[in-house]
Amino acid sequence: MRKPRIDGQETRRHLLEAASEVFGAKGFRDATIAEICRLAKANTAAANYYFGSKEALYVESWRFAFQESSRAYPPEGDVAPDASVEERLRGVILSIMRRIIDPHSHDLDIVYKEMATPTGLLSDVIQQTVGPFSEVFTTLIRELLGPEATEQEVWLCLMSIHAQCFGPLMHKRRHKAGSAEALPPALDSITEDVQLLSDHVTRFSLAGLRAVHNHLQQEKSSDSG
Amino acid sequence: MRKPRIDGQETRRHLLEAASEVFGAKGFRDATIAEICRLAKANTAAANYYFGSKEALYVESWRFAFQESSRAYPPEGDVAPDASVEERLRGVILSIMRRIIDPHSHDLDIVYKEMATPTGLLSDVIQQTVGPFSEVFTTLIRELLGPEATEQEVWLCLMSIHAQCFGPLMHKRRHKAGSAEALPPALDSITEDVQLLSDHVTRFSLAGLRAVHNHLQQEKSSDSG
DNA sequence: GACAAATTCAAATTCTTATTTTAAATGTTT
DNA sequence: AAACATTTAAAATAAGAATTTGAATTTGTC
Repeated sequence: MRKPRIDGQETRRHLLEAASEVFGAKGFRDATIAEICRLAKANTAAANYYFGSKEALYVESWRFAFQESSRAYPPEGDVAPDASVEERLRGVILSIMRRIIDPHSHDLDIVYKEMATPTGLLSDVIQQTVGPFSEVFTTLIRELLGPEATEQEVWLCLMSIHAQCFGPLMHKRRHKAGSAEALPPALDSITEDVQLLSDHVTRFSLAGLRAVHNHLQQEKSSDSG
Repeated sequence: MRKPRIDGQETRRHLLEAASEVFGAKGFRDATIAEICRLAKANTAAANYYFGSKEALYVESWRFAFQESSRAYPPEGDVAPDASVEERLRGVILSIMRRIIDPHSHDLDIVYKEMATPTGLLSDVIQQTVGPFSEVFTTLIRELLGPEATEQEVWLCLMSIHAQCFGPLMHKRRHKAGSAEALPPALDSITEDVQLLSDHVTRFSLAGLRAVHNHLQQEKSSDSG
């Protein structure tokens, strides 16, 4: 057994980069090995040589894409840990939004396609995606709602914030890629400005969280009084 | 030219029903004429006989599905027009949520698949979907934010509410269909209860809207003072 | 520099699967 | 019962892509 060549690892990486891009753009079925290899400037046989099958390449490309964009955008954002809860929430929202709009992040595209047309090949690995992100949010939400909040209430608020982060920006992503229909110009300029968008979602959500918090207090006092 | 038979219109309808279900479940490409005809209890040739091509059947099936679920769930909901703004908002949110979770609504499934893997065949018709729904929301939001709200602010709030309505329930739908991954049990019971969900989103959003409203007022007074 | 192994290459193989057509059979309307 | 609408089963059509192959090339090692 001899030491593998360096250039081999290079084409392997090119293949992963190309694969995550193409799978993200077209989904598992519509993506072709030929196109991936063309993009990676490699021969058609290279994919099978390095990964054995299209399925294996798919899974590996997701792992790669997720790792890459997690490195660029850690879930916690870049806010100091001792900042106020409000500021930390703002930081998390901004970080996730930046991740979503970055054209280099292909992991979310792949997940999106996979949800629309499941192959089942990513079930396990995808759960690892949701985990870290949700936890960061959950911790912050629990801090803002107070100790008397139930699992259910925390989850509802988590969902409200999550949806606001993903909804508009994923929408935007799809339009950028497909460009089949034009986005209304007003709407386009808004989603372009992440800062504006994250400020809005933070303000909107902090108010929502406080309302849920108050509602909890009221229920509690009417129970005991 | 003789009068067409009655049973012909029946199989035509069966085909539309089956097509919207299958296209909704698998998307344009993965859906096969064979499967649609099997579900409609018709011969494989029937689809081409009535619609000419798979493409035409696709468009017609969307039109059909959209019409069907719009009849069942009108955008305005069933709240009295003279009710308070808050109650009308609650009504609209509840109506759209009911529509989304109803397993008979295939239009949203089709749209979702189309967004993930665009064929471009539905571009025109889909715009008609967004229109009516957005308008109802927009009117309510404008009423709650007051006249000094800009287009941009209205749109941001529209997006916040929209996302909360679609996000969790579409997620749920996909899981019901695919059943590849199991939803956490706590999460499952929440999305089951539309009333609970719509109450939460209404409360969360009304607070968010008020916060945006207040923010507007502050900006205004600091400008003039 | 030469051997061996890793890698690349172009071409061929192999395997798919699904839309659409056809021509005959069946049923309805007038 | 004639004329036309519909249904049927099977065949025709058609395209595209994953994977394999065996030879050619490059690279690392001795």
